[in-house]
Amino acid sequence: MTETLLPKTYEFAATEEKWLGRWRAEHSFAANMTEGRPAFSIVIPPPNVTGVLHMGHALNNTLQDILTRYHRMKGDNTLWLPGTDHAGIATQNVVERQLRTEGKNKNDLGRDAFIERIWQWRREKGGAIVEQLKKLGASCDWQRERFTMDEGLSKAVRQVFVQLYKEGLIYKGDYIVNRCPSCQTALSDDEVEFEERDGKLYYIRYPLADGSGELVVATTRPETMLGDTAVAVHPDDERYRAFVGKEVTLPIAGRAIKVIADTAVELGFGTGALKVTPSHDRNDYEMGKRHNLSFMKVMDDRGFMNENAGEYQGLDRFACREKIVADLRADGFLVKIEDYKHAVGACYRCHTVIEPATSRQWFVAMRVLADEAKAAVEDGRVRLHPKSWRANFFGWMNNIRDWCISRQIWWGHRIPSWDCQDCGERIVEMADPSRCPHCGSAQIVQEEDVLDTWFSSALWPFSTMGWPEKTKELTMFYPTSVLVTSFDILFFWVARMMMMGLHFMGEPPFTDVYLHALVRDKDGRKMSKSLGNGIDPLDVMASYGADAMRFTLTALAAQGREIRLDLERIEGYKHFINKIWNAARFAHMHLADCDEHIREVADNPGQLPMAYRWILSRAEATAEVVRGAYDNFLFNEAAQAGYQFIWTEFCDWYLEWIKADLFSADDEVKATAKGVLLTVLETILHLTHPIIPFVTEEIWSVLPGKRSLLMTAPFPEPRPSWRDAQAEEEMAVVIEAISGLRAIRSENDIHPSAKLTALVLCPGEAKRAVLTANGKRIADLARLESLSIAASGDKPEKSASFVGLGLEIFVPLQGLVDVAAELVKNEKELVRVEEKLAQVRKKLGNDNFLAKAQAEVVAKERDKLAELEARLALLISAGDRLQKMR
RNA sequence: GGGCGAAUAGCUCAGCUGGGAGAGCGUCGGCCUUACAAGCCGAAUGUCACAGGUUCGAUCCCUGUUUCGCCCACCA
Repeated sequence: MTETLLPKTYEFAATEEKWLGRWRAEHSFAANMTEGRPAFSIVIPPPNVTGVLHMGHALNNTLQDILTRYHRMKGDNTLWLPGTDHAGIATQNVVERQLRTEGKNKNDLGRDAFIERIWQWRREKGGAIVEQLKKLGASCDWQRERFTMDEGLSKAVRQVFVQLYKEGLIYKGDYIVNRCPSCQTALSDDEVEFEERDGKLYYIRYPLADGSGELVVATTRPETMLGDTAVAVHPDDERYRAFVGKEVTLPIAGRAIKVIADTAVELGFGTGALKVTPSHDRNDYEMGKRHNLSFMKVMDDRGFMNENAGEYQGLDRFACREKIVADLRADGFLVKIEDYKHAVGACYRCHTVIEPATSRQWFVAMRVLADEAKAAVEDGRVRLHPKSWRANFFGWMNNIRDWCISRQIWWGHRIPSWDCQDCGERIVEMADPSRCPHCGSAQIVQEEDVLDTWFSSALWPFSTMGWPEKTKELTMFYPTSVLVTSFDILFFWVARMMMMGLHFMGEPPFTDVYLHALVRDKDGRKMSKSLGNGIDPLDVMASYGADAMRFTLTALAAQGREIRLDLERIEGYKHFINKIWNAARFAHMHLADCDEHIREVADNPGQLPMAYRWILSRAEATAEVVRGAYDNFLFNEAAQAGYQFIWTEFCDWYLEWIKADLFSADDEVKATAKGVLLTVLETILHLTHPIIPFVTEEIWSVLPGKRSLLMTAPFPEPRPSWRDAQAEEEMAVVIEAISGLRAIRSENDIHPSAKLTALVLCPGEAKRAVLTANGKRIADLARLESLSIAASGDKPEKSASFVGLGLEIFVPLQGLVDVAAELVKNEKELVRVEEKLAQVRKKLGNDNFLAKAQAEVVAKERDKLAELEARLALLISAGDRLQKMR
């Protein structure tokens, strides 16, 4: 044994910094492209360039890193391709805010200067999230970092747009979008927040044009009635069946509009009759399309009534509502007004009530693309994990609507379409046109809108690898192996990647999709700024270390379950990291001056003493579990198996067991102990490195021998020769004896340092042989002065006892035995055994069970019966003995 | 309203194709035993939400109920 220079407590901060530096210096994350090796590739879900690392990123990237490191160690050609997303609206907002503090807005700069300003921001501040990912230990090939607005990726975007346009899958059409009248911009659905607000429900009379009756409609927005072009009722509504196809006269406006039947009308709600305003309501818009209604806008983009509103023109929408209601009342059209609380869409920035409005937008036709994506999941070319998402996925694909890809902002891929001002020709080509190919006019104007950010993200798996060029990266790494992402962007992103990949590459972009949960706080709430319940991964890494955080997230990442993160849990795993550290520190004391070849003793495990065979067997069993877990995305299982093996089996039992051997005078004994110690410790490092890269790399580096990096060392192949069922059985017997002795000690308040004498009675020959063979070590670990083992014999009076499976332990204690307490314990145990016995007897007494259950199950029950009966007999005799001692 | 998921120890959660209920944290008792007090040893703790069904046998499969969570659609 030598002194160790390793600190007593694991110093994560310095260690992490050290290895981040080394890994970078040695380009250890760079993808290999060796011929003849299997390929493993992941493209990162590109975080917004404006983003800061949150727990969701930490989880997402920890899981990707585990897979990447595992496959790299397995020797695969491994690529984890990183990058960021230009995040149109978010990024533009950041820079606009910056301008505002300078008293300017984007129009003061103009489009080109504003975009240059965003690039400038990106160069200065856009790398933050990437640096944070690096701190986590993410082993991306950082030299291949991509950005969705890169030249290459922009070229791919252009190519895809042009091709889809030429195939007729991109078109320009009318659509109803959310507009904020105050911000003067269209908003995506995600940017609309629904707020419960107090409103009113107005009941308005619409007389039939032929004077034969009337319909009463209910609305929260009477001002839009000026744009009504129909009234709808449910086709099954008996009350109105006769009205369908007739016309009603729109009050105030005096126009005649049709009564239509549509299932979108809710039977039980309001009056069952619904006014239809296709230009100012999303549902009405759909209905207008279905029934070929006319579209009439009565409001402008700022929320004021327009020329179609007649005498109301120029009024603000809310002022108009009041005036209309007053006029309806005066003319006798108003039936009643009810208070009504309902959800109103509001702008996430200024909280102005959203105004749905029709406008010209660009679309991708989705039907064909969606069918291809659906088929890929149906036939198993793409597997979703957990499988439960399949149903959701199909539902979405079946009900898909065309994708509105135009955005009225400046930051993004500007739509490559030019309109000729003279002849109206639309020009969509790879090269920017200078004049109209149809009429030759130079008066051509490019589309102002840019593409939805998700458009470029949808191309990510192949655009990042150089498409449309035929690169060797595409050949080697496309399709990628697995996509790891949060379920909330399954449709926004994953499905669209599948569509684009299938359409342009002919293959889906990945074979497996692992969908993980959202990270929530310990009460199950989403982490959010407004709740203030967020846990900042950077803070966590600073106080607990990256490995502790990674291990925690991994241990909590059970499939199909939400993740509730509690700092206490992270603290617990920090202790675990320290535990590994100290086990290694102990090993280091004994191994520092060794030759690494000592590990060769493990090549022939059959020759080794029982405990050595046992730990190798357990190590191999653990390796099997861990390997299977990594292969099947069962991350929490890998973490749990590692934890259990390292702490309980390796530290608590094995290290304690070999201490005596390590201090032995016999050099051969010593060498064996050291060799197996090194072997098992190395196995532990290999198995857990993907989850906790820093501490394992550090330990690896101080073990004997010249070492290259752990992160590129080979992951253990299966070693079936290590499995040893007999050693596991034998060790179980020894563990039971030692635990029994310790329990006697603890329950009788015997000081741990007091040396005891013990007797073990064990009638079973095999078991007794095991105990005898390991008697010395049992005495050591249970701190005995002497231990006698016999098949049977006199049971010492005045002794504490323990009844185990097939063995009985006695520790004579002159008058110190707490007889009353022992009796209580004995009685309790007796009851438990009797209950179990009753269960087993009932089972074995059941003919059906004997006839129908598997033979092994029946045999197992029989063994159990024998065991329990023996135990019961021992307990009864122990009870009798205790009675005599009173 | 539609869909999905969850309900297991005080708390946070495992328990993967039905066959003796587990971990971490916390609690209680005892220990500075020369890797680790961020540790060691020992102990206590569960009608596996409820009610039925299938089965020789159900925490596990099926049905229903209750509670909770999420997603989608939002009702004029």
